[in-house]
Amino acid sequence: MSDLNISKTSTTHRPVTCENCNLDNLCIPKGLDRQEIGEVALLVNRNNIRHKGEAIYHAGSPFRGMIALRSGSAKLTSFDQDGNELVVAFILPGEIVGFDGLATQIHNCTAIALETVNYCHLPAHKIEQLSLNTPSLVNVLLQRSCDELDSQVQKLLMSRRSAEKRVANFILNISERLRVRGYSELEFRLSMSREEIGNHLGVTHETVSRIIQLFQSRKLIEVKSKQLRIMDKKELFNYLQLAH
Amino acid sequence: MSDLNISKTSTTHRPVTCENCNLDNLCIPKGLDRQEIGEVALLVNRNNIRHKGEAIYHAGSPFRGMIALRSGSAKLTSFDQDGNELVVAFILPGEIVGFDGLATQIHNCTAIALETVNYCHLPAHKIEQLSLNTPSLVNVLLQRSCDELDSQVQKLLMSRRSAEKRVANFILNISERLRVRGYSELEFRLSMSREEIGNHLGVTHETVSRIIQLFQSRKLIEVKSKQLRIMDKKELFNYLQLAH
DNA sequence: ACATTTTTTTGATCTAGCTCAATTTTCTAA
DNA sequence: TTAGAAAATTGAGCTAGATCAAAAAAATGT
Repeated sequence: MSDLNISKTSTTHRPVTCENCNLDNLCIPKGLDRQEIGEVALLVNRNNIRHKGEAIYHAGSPFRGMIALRSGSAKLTSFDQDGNELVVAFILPGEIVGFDGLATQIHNCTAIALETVNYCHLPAHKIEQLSLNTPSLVNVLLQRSCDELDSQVQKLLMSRRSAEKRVANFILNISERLRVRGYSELEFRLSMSREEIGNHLGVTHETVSRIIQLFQSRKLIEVKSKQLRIMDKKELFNYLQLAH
Repeated sequence: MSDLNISKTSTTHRPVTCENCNLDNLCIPKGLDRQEIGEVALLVNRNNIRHKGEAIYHAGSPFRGMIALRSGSAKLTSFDQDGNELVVAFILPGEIVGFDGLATQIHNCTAIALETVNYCHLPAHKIEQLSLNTPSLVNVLLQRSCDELDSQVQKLLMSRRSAEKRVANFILNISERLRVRGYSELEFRLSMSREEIGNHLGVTHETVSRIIQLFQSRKLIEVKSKQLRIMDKKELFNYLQLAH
């Protein structure tokens, strides 16, 4: 497990495929057996790049397939009828997007790179093909999509709580997701803007900024621009339990 | 199509199975071929009853399987760490619940009857069994679960708008879902309390009540206790487009 | 390195919707 | 049918977070 971080920062000479990818335990192949992973591996396009602000797919366009971020992060957005953006989710390295096109075969959301991202792509037409000789793939996708549904419920619960709690939870949520994927859980870069955080949480960017300053003044976190360090995780966590 | 309503109100002598169920085009079998429906039909438990306030399944308990309401409606709720209830969704006749247990095999939510309900039940252990000889079932479930995900995004978008718009949208949403299932879209019973509506929409029951009165005073709807009639659907719909 | 733009911070006010409180209406069970 | 309980309505403040505004800091391109 200790080579996880190494392989994450250094480039190996052998091309990375699903079989030797350090994401294998988190990515689509999770739950598939050796042979099945091989079949998926054959159909995945690797090493796709998008730069900051570029779209990986657009709402309204035909389902592109499933996307796994290998590095960099992205935002998943939707637009209401007046064109107001809604940040539905942030996608961190190692995470998967694309479910928003799976049901209707038309993307419901737009995925935009928040910084340069490198991603793997399992194209839509190959998913059908795969599901014939690798039926458990569909099971895996179903699993993932229900996972997403569960986390939506958590978001809904959180959306009823105070702005302070939403921000505290947001920081802890990013931290946890990075930890699971082998990154530092206490120090990381918030690659999204205050505006995007606020939009996602349902508060204004001014409120996000004020709360971040408040947490800093209480020595819960330390922030230098987009770089964030959690100083008192326990206390930050306690925040969520308190009344109000 | 005209016999749809008849079969909905009268009881047929032949027992209703998936093959002759009037929900077949909305329920789990949708997307399956004749033979596959037959296989599902063999495994479904029909005619389960729950009375008002009784749970169909509980959060924390093992995945029961998928549930299709044949009559009556239910609420899907979750609880935060302080035991506060969150109404995640309302389930109308003809709709399906259970996805909240599919990923982890433990229910994430509690489903409670809002009035006497009659439901079909595809038990969890039979889903696995089915997915072996009826692989497209998993595809269908995946489809449904992604549909749910899409509608979650719509809910999130709505949750950013004013309380008035949320209530207007709620009424139109229930209306549309009833219409799709062959019920009257303009006159129906809101079987949930104002408290439950408010909880679901993220406003207090007082606010729900005030807004319902407002809509009534503007001749958009007519309300007698739980019975609701939409008088000016077009105008109610316009409400959603307006600024604010 | 510097000029321009974008993002973030901070302050001062305002308001939608909450809370608290008091009736009134509807539901429920004997 | 009726008493008691639960739900809904209506009114009157109150407050968390929005909005507006202006300065400071950071990012970006040349």
